[in-house]
Parts: sequence; structure tokens; C-alpha cells
Amino acid sequence: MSGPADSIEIQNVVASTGIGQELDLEALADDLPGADFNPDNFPGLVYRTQDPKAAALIFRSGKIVCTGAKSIDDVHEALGIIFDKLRELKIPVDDEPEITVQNIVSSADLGHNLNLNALAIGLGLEDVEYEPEQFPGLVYRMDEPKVVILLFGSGKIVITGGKRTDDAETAVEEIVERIDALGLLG
Amino acid sequence: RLRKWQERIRTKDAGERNLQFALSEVDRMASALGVPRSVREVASVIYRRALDEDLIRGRSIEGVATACLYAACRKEGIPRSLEEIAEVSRVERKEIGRTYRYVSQELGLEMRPVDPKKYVPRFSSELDLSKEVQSKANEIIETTAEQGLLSGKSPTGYAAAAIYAASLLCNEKKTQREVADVAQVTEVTIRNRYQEQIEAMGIHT
DNA sequence: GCTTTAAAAAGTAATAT
DNA sequence: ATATTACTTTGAAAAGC
Repeated sequence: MSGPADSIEIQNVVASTGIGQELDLEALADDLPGADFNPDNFPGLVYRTQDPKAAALIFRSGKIVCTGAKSIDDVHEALGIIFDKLRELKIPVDDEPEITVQNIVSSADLGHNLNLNALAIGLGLEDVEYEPEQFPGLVYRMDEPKVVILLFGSGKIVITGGKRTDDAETAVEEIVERIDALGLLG
Repeated sequence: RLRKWQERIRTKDAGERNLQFALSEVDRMASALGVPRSVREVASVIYRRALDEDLIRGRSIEGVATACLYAACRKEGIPRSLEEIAEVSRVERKEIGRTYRYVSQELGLEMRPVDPKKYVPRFSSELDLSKEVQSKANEIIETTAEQGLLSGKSPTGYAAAAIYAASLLCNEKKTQREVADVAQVTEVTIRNRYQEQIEAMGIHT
């Protein structure tokens, strides 16, 4: 059966890690082609990988944030490329730095148009933020799994805030159930 | 600890002192908008609650006062758009919107989405449109909204398009620019909403 | 709170053709 | 009048103001 859960696509994964070594970002900015470093604006050095496409924020402490990857595997691959680049520059990097997924952004399609006005009242105004004058999506904060879901009139949705791959799946099943219970799913 | 207690008293006193300023600002903005006294009173009540719940920390008094007035207008059924509110406030639209969402959430105001029909009388009278046009506009909004066309759309743009369509249907044509100006939306938005509404109403032109 | 990164959703706005 | 481009919202981490 192909349900809304099968339409889930991971769009972005944010993860953090650290090489266990302090860095001289000024020197690194010169040695890493394509690195963006503007300490006046932001303390992190920005480095982008092409394949897989991702962006890393490298800090003086040696901690690194990776964002933009389309899967957890891509996060590991992108960070692996960065670790190797640093090693090439004779910078000591821990053998297998621990990588922690901090947030996964996914999109999905419920397959039916949604009456957001009715949904805002049905789901409970206290748990919902729907201000079409400011943003077309209805913001729904779910407790279990602890994620935030953006619902649109087209039935397309965005799930964010989760740390596990299956959070999005659980959330979609849950929101479909709640909307259906209200009789608001086409 | 005693120190913490003293600090609370201090901030509470400061808040009470600033309350006078906040309420005078609400009064000034309300006068500029021409909203009835009941709205100012509701705004004052919301501001006092925000003060009691310590929601003003980290935000400007002016921002919270403006957000409370915006909320009060909606609660009283005579909404003003964020653009209109921002015109009489020294806080920018984006900040007013953010503060409103924060206050609304924290105080559990449970505000319902704005009904576009609430804008029809005011916009129409500014355009000197007849009661027939207003009724027609309301009918268009009612019918198309029931069909789900309203989801995600700005209430002002939706009302503007319906008024524009109704003015054409009732032979009291106003240009898209005239309607766009009073509703403070772009002609493109009116065009887009107008097309959808006309189609949903099964009207051909 | 802010600063920066990335990506989706859909509406609106500003600017270009 | 239409086509781009850009900005609105959500979430999280990093270091520092």
C-alpha cells in the first residue's frame, strides 16, 4: 500500500561533530580552496562539499556543524571528505569522530487538499499556529515524536525537529490519523 | 533568595511604571487607527496579562503594546492588517507579527484566523462601493472559502479580490490598483485570487 | 536575542522583461 | 501582464556578542 508515509523525502540533515583539535581558522581559510571566513560576521568558517552537496561550519574549537546533506549517509560522507582534507593539511583528526544528528527536515504529501481553517480549530487552537497573513502554512507542534509539522493547503507537509529517520514516518502516520479522525482528510 | 525577590520587585515596579507608557502608546495608535474605545480596553487587558506573565522581557514595550492592539482589533471583530498597524507604530511589521504570535501563544488567546469578510465593509466604504457590491463580495468569499480556496491565503488579498470581482459584476468597476491601494496588497495578488475565485464561482468573462 | 548554514512547503512582494 | 528572484515560517548545532 502506498500511503503518505511512502512519500516522505529527507530534504536536509543537520549534524555536529568535532575533530578533537583546536584550529587556526585564519590559516585554514588560506589553505582550504573555496573556504569562506568572515570572523566579523560569524565565528565559523564555511566550507562546502560538492559531492555529496553539503555545507560545513568549522569552528576554532575544532567542532564542526554539517548541514544541507540529503541523508545521514551523505552527512558521514561529507564529513569524511572534510576530515581527509584536514589530515592532508597535517592537522591531527581523531580516528572516528562521533557524529551526532541534530535535526532532520523531511517533506511529504498527504494526497488531499486541506482546509487549514477547519484544521486549526479541529487540532486545537492552543497547539496550532496558523497566521496566513504571515505565512501560508499551519504550524503544528507534536509531542510524540517531538517534531514540528508545517501543513499546507495542498496537502504537502514539512516535518522538522526530529533526530531519527523514523520520526518523520511516525509523525506522518500520527498526523494523518488525527486529521482523519476530524473528518478533514478528503 | 532575598536578592532574587528584590529583583522581582524591581522588575515588577519597572513594568508597572512602563505600563503607563505602554497604555498611552496603545491609546495613540488606536486613535490614529480610529478604532473604538472597547478595542483599547481589550488591548490594555492583554498587555497587563502579558506583563503579569513576564512576557515583556527581551522585547520592546512598544512592540508588545502594538501586538496587543493588533490582537485586540481581531478579538473585537474589526481586524487591521499588520501593514495598517505598522503604519501607526514605530515597530516594523515583521516584529509586530512575531511578537503577536508569541503573546498569543503564551497567553493562550486562541485567536481564530481572520475572516476576509471582516474587511469588506471598511475597504468598500473607502472605495465608495454600494451595499450590493459588499453583499456580492461576501457571497464570493463565503462560497469560495467553503470550497477550500482560502487555505493559506492572506485575508486582505482574498477580500480585495472578492471586492474587485464584485465591483465588476455589479457594474461599479474599480481598478485593481484602486482596490490594491486600500487593501495594501499588490495588483498581482488581486489578479491571482480573482482568477481562482471567478473560476470557483463558475463565472465567465 | 542575534549572527551563519541548508532545504522543503506556498503565498506575497519587488523588480525585470 | 508575466517571469524571476527573494523573502516569510519551522528545527538544530556551533562561538561570541
